[in-house]
Amino acid sequence: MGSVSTPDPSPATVRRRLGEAERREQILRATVRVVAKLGVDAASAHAIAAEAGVSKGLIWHYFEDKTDLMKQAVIQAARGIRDEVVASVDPQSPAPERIRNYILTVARLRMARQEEFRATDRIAARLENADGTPVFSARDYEELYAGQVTIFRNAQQDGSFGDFDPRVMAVTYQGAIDAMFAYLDSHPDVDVEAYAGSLADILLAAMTRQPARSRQSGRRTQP
Amino acid sequence: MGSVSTPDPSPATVRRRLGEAERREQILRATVRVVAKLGVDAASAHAIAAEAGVSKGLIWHYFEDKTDLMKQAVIQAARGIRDEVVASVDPQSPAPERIRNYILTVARLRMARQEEFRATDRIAARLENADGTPVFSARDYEELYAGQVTIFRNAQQDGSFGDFDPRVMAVTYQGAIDAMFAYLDSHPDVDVEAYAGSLADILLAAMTRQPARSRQSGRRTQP
Amino acid sequence: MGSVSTPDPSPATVRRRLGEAERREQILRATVRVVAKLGVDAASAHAIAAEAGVSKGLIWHYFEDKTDLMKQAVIQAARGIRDEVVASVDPQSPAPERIRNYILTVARLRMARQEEFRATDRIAARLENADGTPVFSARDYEELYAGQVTIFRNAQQDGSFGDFDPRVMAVTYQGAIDAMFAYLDSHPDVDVEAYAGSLADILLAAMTRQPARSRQSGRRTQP
Amino acid sequence: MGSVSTPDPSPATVRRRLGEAERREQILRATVRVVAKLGVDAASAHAIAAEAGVSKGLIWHYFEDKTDLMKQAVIQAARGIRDEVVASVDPQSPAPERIRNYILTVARLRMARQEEFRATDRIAARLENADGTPVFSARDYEELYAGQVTIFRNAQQDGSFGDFDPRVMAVTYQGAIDAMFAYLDSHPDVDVEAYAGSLADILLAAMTRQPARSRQSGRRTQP
DNA sequence: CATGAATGAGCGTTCATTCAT
DNA sequence: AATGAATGAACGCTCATTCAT
Repeated sequence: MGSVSTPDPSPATVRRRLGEAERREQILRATVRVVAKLGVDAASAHAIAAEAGVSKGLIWHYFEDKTDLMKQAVIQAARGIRDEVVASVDPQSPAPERIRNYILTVARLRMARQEEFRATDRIAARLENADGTPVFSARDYEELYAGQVTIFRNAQQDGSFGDFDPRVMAVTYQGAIDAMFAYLDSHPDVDVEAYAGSLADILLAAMTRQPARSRQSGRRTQP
Repeated sequence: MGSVSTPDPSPATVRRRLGEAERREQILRATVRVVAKLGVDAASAHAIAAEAGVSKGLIWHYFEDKTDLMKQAVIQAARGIRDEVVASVDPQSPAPERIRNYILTVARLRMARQEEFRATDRIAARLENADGTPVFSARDYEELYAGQVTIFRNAQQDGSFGDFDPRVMAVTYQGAIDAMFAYLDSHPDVDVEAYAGSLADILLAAMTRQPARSRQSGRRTQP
Repeated sequence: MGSVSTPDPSPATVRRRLGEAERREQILRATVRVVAKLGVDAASAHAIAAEAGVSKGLIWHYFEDKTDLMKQAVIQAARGIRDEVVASVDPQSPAPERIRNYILTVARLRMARQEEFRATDRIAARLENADGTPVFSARDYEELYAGQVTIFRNAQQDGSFGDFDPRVMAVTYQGAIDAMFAYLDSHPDVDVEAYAGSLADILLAAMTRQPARSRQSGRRTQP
Repeated sequence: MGSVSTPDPSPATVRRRLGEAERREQILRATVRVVAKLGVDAASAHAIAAEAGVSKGLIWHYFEDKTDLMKQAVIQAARGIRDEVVASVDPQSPAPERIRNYILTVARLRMARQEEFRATDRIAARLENADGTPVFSARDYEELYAGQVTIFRNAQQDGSFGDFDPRVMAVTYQGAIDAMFAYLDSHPDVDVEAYAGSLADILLAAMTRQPARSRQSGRRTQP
């Protein structure tokens, strides 16, 4: 996946003309590489342009402003991951198996391209609108949540899952995966396969079990 | 929003001479307030000093540099929260009850002082060291994880909890709570009590259940 | 100057191949329009090219640099105005009548194409050479002054005008007209006809009158 | 009036602390000097700070932005001139004498500090608001116009001036002076005293004369 | 001839940090 | 101890101009 950090090998003096798509990708990838190497604070337009082997001004040819550049870097990375994950999980398999598979796949992917994911995570965590509100928030998980909720509901109806609030479960499920990522990031010696397996055990236990005894078992969080 | 609560020491002193501790706290609280209002990007030393009613230069008397200031703001806030939570959860109650209580307490606290927590969360998420690595990471949860692991282990031994990897559970548990916070932040209409209840149901279901069928139920993640 | 005059070679060419003169004019007019709309500061080559419906690079085929483009825009506009004015003032009529007519004509023209004139005025006022000196100055009025001086001299000799320094009068005359333009620009409710009439009254009073009592009536400003 | 262009003679390494007023003036004067030397285009904040012997950042301590800096430079200069002129013209002398005096005074002042005035004139001519409209316009002459109108009206009532539209005369009067300035700027060999005398002759002729024969002698421009 | 991607110098501005007062 | 004027490095961004296509 040649994520080398050497700028374009072709002579620096040559002025190459690329299509819009290639250039955008080139710059976005350089952005992620610089963030991975130096952090978000140090990921100046200068550093990114240098990494991409491109003049600084070109960035504003392809992106509105720096926030746009960063946002696009995150979005592109997220799209890539989603596509890979979707491709490797069989949508026909039963829900429990699918979930176990998903957790494992996603954990392996994270480890395989840790640098890249860490970088985009950090960008996403830092980006801030002009009014100080975060650019990315739990709102951006909505689509994901909705998909999970559907899966859970179906599994509940066919009896393979017990009774639980599907939306809370969706949020918890994603939260557990994000927590795993963060944990793996800062505990490099952990056995990923084992962690993922245990996490699947835990989540599936919660999903398959009949409700223990809840003080408000009837209530549901509104969508 | 009753911010300050220091009594005036000498009735007629124009220029306040505060002790080091008070000054530090005054500045740290101003920091959180500014971040809550303007975001981290716009939380300049100038804005913070103005909010604290203190001269800009004074900040460098009490803090190494801006990263130190921000770091301390997070640490102080976290300490405050921990103390409040510890005080309101009975350490003698049985584990399941304690966990349910904890989740509810923490959720209510978050809602009650959302602005403040959001701000410190954002600071923590954004801070990075000079080399680009994040200042705060999952490593900072270690103490918390360790405490939970002990609780889980004890409960497993006395039979009130089933078999699961206590460390993975601890990470998942914290992750689920953080996910709840993020979800509540961006979904202000959600019923907090209901959410917290459902989350407790889910987590307790996972904790109390005997393992369904795990491919590697014996293995444990190393610390 | 307008050298080429090649007629459209092939009637159905999609990409217009205009002669040099047409292209130049097209770009110059776009320049004035952009300045009228956005001001000189915002009149970038990009904006001008877009307004002209032409690629940015084409500008440098027809103009040395941006200053040249702007200079030409002013010159072209000035030439157009001069031609229109010359055409509408009868050179045979007696001097006083001619002057009154000129003032009125010029005032009406200004109002009729105010946007355009304002724009070229602003360009002219702002252009400066690389060494910081203004591109346009009172020196560029020389031709105009010379013409007026001749008229005044003749009228003085045939007795219809009194004794005054014709060069100072020429400068004053133009200055009065420019002041009228500026005044009309920023006082849109003023009655143009009335203003022009009053101005003609004032200037003709000065021209036709015998000198009151001047401390240095004999002296003349040297050219 | 040592308008030398050497930066502050005191050692450059010394960090001087000045009062707000002094610093502002120091920077404003440096601004005018740089514009006089290099033109408005080249009068970058960098150049101005260097000329003032001050760090670039300090400019934004005292001025909102660059437009503000430039605007203040013009305003300060205009205030200075007005004060000097007001001080040297006797408000008790009869209107004709006062006007002749004023023209002479102002012409001499212009020649004595030509560089400075040229610079501020150029700044005023160039400054543009964000929407492209000029910052300074004939509107800024209003106060001046109003004063002149009063003088003219009084003189008309006591019979020393004839019948003319006082507002048009005020505009024309200022226009004639501005035209003189521009003419003197680009014709350095002209005898200033002679020019000013001739201009006074011309304007006074127009003012003292009974109306020649106007097609619309009754009408007046509305205020 | 015409395009517009690419360049690069330079600008205004911000802001953590220093230090004379 | 406290102030805030002063510094200076760095940044995002613009734009005239070039040149591969």
